[in-house]
Amino acid sequence: MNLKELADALGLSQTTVSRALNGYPEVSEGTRARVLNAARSFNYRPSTGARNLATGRSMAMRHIVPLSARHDMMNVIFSEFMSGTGEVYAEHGYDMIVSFVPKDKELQAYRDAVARGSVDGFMIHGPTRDDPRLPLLAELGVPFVVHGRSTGYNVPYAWLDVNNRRAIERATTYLIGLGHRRIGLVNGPEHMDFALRRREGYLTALASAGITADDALMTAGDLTEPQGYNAAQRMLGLSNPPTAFVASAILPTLGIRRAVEGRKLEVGRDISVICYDDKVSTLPNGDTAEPMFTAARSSVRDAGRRCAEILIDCINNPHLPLRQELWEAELILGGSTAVAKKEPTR
Amino acid sequence: MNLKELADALGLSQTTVSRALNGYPEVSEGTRARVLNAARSFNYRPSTGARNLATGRSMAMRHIVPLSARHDMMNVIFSEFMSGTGEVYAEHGYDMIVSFVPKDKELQAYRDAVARGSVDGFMIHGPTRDDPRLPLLAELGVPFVVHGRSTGYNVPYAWLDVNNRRAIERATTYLIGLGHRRIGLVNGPEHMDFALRRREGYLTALASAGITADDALMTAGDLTEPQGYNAAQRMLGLSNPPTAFVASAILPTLGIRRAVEGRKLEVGRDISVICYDDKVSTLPNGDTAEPMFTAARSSVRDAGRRCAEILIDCINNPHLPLRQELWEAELILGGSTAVAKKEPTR
DNA sequence: CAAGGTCCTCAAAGCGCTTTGGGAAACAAC
DNA sequence: GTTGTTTCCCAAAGCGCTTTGAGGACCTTG
Repeated sequence: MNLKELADALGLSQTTVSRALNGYPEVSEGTRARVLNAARSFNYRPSTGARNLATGRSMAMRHIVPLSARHDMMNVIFSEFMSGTGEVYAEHGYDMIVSFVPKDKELQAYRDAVARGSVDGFMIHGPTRDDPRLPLLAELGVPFVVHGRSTGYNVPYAWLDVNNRRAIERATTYLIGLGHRRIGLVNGPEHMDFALRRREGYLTALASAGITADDALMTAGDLTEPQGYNAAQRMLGLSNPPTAFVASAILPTLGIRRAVEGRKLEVGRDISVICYDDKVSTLPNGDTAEPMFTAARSSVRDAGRRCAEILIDCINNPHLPLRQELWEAELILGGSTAVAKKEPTR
Repeated sequence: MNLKELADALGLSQTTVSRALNGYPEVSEGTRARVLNAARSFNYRPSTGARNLATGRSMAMRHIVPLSARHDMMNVIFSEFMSGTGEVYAEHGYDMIVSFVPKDKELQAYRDAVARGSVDGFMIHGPTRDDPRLPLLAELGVPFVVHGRSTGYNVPYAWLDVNNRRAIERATTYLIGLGHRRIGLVNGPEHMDFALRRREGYLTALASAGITADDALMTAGDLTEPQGYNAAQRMLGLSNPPTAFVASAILPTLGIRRAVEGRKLEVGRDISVICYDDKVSTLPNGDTAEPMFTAARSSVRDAGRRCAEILIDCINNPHLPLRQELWEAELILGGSTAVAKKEPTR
């Protein structure tokens, strides 16, 4: 059933039917109702292809994911974030297109999508320092929103970020307040902007307390459980081991706990741990009354929802100033932190 | 840059340029090369909307996800599976469209997508017993592939499933072989087909060994860490507690371990645990030499890849018989299982 | 040289929608 | 009765591609 057939069945012109369906005022309420009824009973939907062609809009947002990101922390966070964006897209009639492309074809994929006119906007995940996608998108002149920011790219663009620096600074400062002086950092991949900022926050807190940073207590990697385990194993084996850890995600935190318990120590008594928790509901810490881990928390799903709103807003109001939002993470007390038991020997 | 402009720039007709680009044989190799070169240098891409309209194909596969599935085990598994499908789609020039819809609008979403001609095929996730989507899709006459199967729907359809029943039967039988007689089952939501089959496997193994199933040792739920924790807490508190667990995913398994350790017991010594592990790389058990948990394993990403291939095959060869593949899970020995220490008192 | 094949190319007709630029009918005002 | 104003509706022109049906140019062959 296409528009022509529907119009014929109603004894109206295509124009009138189209206008009736799209809410234009030049149609009497009587005929509009008649048209809507008929459309419903025939289960008519306008062809997306034809509509794209006629309007020049695709009603689709594209998320381009380089395949190399598969094994990053991306998996879980991605799906949370994307389901947030997807909900909002759907509410506004947009489709979400997800493209997985080899890393070396990533930039071309943006060009292609624009050239094909198959997209109204892009959502950018996991920006790095000096992210090459941002200048490209600016050049292409297509709406986009970044989840995060890119240090080094200083032209204004729309973004939503969590104050990673402040969150980790507060977390670290809290540990210092509990008497910890040797604090291990288990960070995400430091080409990622969020990880860089977290590291800065960690260093700032140490510096403010007059503690010298120690390279042996800092590590960066993939934010998996084994990463946390391996890092904690190594650090706890030092002659001058840490009494606390700041971890960049819940999975390495579980690994840290495994390493701690493997040494017959206990998290929250012998060793303190704070993690940055992306609030993913299927993981521990989800809904218990007293959280297992003290954590800096923020909701990735909410961030996804808001990013989608911003993107839609960019499209609808292209001339408004670009939105930039910095969210603060909450610092939530849980059972994994305690006053330092003993000063490590100097 | 559109086809007309490209043709004008080359001094050729649109027909010839279109044919050259799409590999038709009626074009001399000389002009084809000329056309391809020009297209590349102008960064020309055919408009997807126009092409859809002209060909009647959308070059897109759609994954419709009901919002209620958000908090199921779906999150992590979904993203693994989808990245598998996405890779293959991309290799074959298909886009992946992901729609999140409220549960009560789910079926209508399939109808809509078909009516709009916005999709060439559907991928069906997480089938339930008597899944209403399958008869609908058959009625709509559009290609689809199911990841899993639906007990109760007996018309042939394309599917790929893991032999969940056999995997859990083998796991349970293995525990029985180690001398365990009281074995707890922490299963997924039992309206889901995969969970039903796993339960059957568990019951079959018990029955074969002449062990009477005990309702107090069976639980079904969301496959989160707290689910495992709560279930294990309850069962370990029974007067006649289990000495082993079979869990349906890695997250509840972590919860079980937490409960076990909370009682000053140890997994792999006092209590044995086998889990069904969907092989998600960011979780524990990912890459260590000796796996932490004994597990039945299969790769969701590979399943995604294969499902996508099957779907594309359905589209390209609509008259071939529908493909149905049953994969066996591997049973991998890890450190979480041991001979039962003592018979529970009868 | 005419007839019959090959190659290569093209004009034009859609695909199903939106949107422009009117225009008929009904009504009100003079 | 004529002239404006509304109100409602329509024919037709695209949007950018693919594909049909033909035809010109160039070889072969007899």
